[in-house]
Amino acid sequence: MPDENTGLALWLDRLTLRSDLNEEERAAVLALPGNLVFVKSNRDFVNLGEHVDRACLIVEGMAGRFGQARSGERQITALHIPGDMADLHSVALPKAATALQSIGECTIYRVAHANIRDLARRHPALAEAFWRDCVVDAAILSEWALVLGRLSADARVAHLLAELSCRFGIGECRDGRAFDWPLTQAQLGDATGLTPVHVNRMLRVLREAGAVDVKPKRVTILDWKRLCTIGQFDPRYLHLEEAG
Amino acid sequence: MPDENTGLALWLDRLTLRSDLNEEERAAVLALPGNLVFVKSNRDFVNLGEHVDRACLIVEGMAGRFGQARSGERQITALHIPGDMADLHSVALPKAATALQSIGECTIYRVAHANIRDLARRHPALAEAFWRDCVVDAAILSEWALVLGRLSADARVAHLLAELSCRFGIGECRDGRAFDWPLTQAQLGDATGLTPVHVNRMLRVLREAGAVDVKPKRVTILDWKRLCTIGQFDPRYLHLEEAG
DNA sequence: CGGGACTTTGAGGTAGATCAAAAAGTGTGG
DNA sequence: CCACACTTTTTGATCTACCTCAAAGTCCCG
Repeated sequence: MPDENTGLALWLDRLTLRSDLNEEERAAVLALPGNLVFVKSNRDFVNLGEHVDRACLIVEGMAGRFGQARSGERQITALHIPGDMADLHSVALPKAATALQSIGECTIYRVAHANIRDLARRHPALAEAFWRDCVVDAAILSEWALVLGRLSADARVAHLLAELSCRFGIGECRDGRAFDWPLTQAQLGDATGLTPVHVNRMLRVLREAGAVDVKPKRVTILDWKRLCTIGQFDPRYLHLEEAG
Repeated sequence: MPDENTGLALWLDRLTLRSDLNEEERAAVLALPGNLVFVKSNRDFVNLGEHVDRACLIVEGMAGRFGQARSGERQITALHIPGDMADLHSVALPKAATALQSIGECTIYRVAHANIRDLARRHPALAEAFWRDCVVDAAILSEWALVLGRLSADARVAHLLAELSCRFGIGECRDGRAFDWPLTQAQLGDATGLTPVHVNRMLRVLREAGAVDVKPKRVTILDWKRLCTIGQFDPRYLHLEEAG
């Protein structure tokens, strides 16, 4: 059973990966008040255009950021995993330009903007850490624009799987490793800009190429190098290494 | 002849559009030291992977942020116009994950990260303003991911033209207005994820639909509403209105 | 055991890519 | 001011990756 400490600790790990924080600053993050909310499967918990006053930390499960075309088709512009403050950006810009939806069931921890902003005001190093977190988010988004604009269908799917492998801390010479995967093929299509049918075919291609095996609820990396080659994936943009 | 004051004043306008700043904070921004650099046509002035220590403010002309696929194809992930601090994010994350290239000739004003970071440390309101600026940038990127993932070719081109109209301060019941446009059709293809040939055909379609006329170096809005409809464009994500 | 959501497979259509080349514009040096 | 090279725009013909529509198969949960 997850609790708020798990969530905040995960987020702090994420922050300290890229920013130096002293003991006081770390303690301040871990002391952030909020409430733990369980979100049912595939439910919007932040609506488009809504004026939000709390940010959502993913504690367990996954969530997606969705943009919506006039036609009603949705595009997933970001996927969030445990430890991500999914809409930290809303502290700076409270009007949600994208919706947040759970992917499968998930648990979130809601933290009031006021408290986060207060921390930023009192600790310049935290202000910078929050800023940096948003910038990394934008870097991932920018990479995703490249993927959507330039890569073929098989490469898009491979790229997404490789990115998530890295963010989950798997990958890099870890053939055979597996991780939970709550997305349906239709949702994978919403992320890659493909139809569910074509996603299915691409998954088959990737499986037959011996790169990755995607079953419902579970992804197994078969050949990390091959996956990266097909997906034209280079993890540097994720900024996961402290030594940049 | 542009000078550094023009550039910083434009940027300050951009910042105050979305953040309240007092007299002291405004003065501090306007006093930022740096140097004015003239960049020749289509030259990279920030390279991929480079460790940068200065941020680039666009003073005149345009610049693009480029991602690069393994195959060498480039994707423009953002377009910057005068008044944009194109890589303000580099203050938080100095390793460039994308390149910056002039589009046509442009003039930039380079400001040392140290000076910007110093301002952020001393004025929490400025720290927040810089953060917010990056967040708006990310919101535009997120919209662009939606466009690349979900819209048809004619809509992508229309969307980009509509977005730039708004950012240039044109648009909204201003049929017949025109603005400078340094992008070639090939570059427009790099932004929209299309081939130059197909961009050309889409421009014809938009012209014949009476929406917009794109000539070399110049764009004329023929029918703003129609352009927005074709491009599924809704300017809210740009956060150009103070009242959100 | 039954119903709904998800995955898989098939057949055929289409938006946009690719290849090719002509036409128009732009700048440079004579 | 013209001649030449180069870049950009425009048009045409063909090809293909991905979409659309349709239906069967599988899994999961009550």
